[in-house]
Amino acid sequence: MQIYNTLTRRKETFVPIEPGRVRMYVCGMTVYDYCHLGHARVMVAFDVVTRYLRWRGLDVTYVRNITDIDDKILKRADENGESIGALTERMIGAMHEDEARLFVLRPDHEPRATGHVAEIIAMIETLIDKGYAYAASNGDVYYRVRKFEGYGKLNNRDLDEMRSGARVEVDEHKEDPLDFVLWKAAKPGEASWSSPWGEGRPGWHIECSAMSTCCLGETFDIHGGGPDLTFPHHENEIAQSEAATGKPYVNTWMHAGAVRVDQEKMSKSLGNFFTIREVLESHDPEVVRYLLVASHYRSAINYAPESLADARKSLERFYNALEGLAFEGDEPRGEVDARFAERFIAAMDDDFNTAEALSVLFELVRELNRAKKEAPEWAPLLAAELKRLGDVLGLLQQDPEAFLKGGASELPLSEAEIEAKIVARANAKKAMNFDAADGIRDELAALGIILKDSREGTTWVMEQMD
RNA sequence: GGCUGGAUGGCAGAGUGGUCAUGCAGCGGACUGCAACUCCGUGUACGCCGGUUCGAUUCCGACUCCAGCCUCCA
Repeated sequence: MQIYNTLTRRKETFVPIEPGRVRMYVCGMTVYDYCHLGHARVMVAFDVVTRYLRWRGLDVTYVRNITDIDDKILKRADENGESIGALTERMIGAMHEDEARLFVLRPDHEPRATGHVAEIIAMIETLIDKGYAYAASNGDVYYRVRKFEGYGKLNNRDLDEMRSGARVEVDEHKEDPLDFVLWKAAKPGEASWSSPWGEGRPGWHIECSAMSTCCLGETFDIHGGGPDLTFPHHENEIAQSEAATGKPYVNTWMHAGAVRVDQEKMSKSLGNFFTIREVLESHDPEVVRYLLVASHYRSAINYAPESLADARKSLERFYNALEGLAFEGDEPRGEVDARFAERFIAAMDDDFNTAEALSVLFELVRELNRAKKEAPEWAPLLAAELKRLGDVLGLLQQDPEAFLKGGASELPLSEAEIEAKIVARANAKKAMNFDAADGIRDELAALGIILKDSREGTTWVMEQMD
């Protein structure tokens, strides 16, 4: 299996540190607001990684942290007039709802920064003892960036070049403008913890070093995150952890691609973001997931509401193929199927190429549709295979009819009313009264209800607005 | 300015040194009373300029443009 390693900037054969076991840490959310589609991208990307590795028989321990103490949280709680705890609990609950709706499986562990302050303080003390950190006169503790030889290796950054960038925050308490904060002294009235350097709270970067080490050990297999975390966040994590332990921190760094809007990064600071819950108000969650899985996890995607319509059409092709077939997800499969799974695996083994894997599934759909006509005994087997492989991507998770009928969205008529119309139309057809039959069909079509005739009878689906 | 990535047919989006991505849309045909679903067929696509090669969209170099990071951001 090949995975692209951001650190070495090439695809490498993935070999877990411990045979059969994969330890993965992903930087999670700072919970001061609802998750947007950029967060969804990361959640879905690493959900696919986890699902696939497990499907291949690896024992994955997936850790994704929650940053529940931070300047923005303090500010937002203050603005809302609620406590920090109330705000973060509310946002964590919302995040769990969002990810569940997107068929994202929960990580095995979700450590919170506020639950690991002791480990954070211990790591900072180690760094001070080893000369990699210093307490400043203002109560802050800083990391001595120039002391760490490998600084910049993840981003191919040269320290002196960065200085000329001139956007580095200069602070009289720092020895060097590049130094970053490990422990932040509390201002009067702020939430704080006691430490050897006085009352304060952890810096953002040290949280992840402490929590990942705490949950997964000093060296682990995969560290993931969003595209904007490579610098400085992950660079700083490497500096902290490797200086503290003297061991390599992470073997494979993975970064998801950005979600853009009008070719600009979707971000809080630009204010051009769509929250997950906002999008799900008018779109099926699986359509959103499909959109994210249809492109390679590393490539940037440009989000336009119209792109959901395309995703919807593609998913409809899958569900149309599955509709009306009885199949069991894990039934033994006929040997005719093997080549689809083989190609699916080959695609996924190549740096989780979900786009190519999906193309294999579409070929399986074609085979299934042919079988329905020509070899009906094979159709359930092919359908089961399609469902089985779809599961690995977290797709095809719904009942086909339910999906095609629009899921939870409200029907303009009751099911019984629609069935009555269908019977009336069948009678009209039987009487060769096609004008009347077509009239009924047009009437339903005007309400967004599309009829589909087959040998087995007439079924209907809802036309979607996605 | 430094560092990363990207530029593929009408749209989305993989990939490859020389026959095919795939989905949507379009076109022609089949099925159907007509549709929908489905099946069959159908596209002189690889930013620009050079180089390597028998042959380059794919490798190398220059250029143009786009995006990201260098400040909190997934």
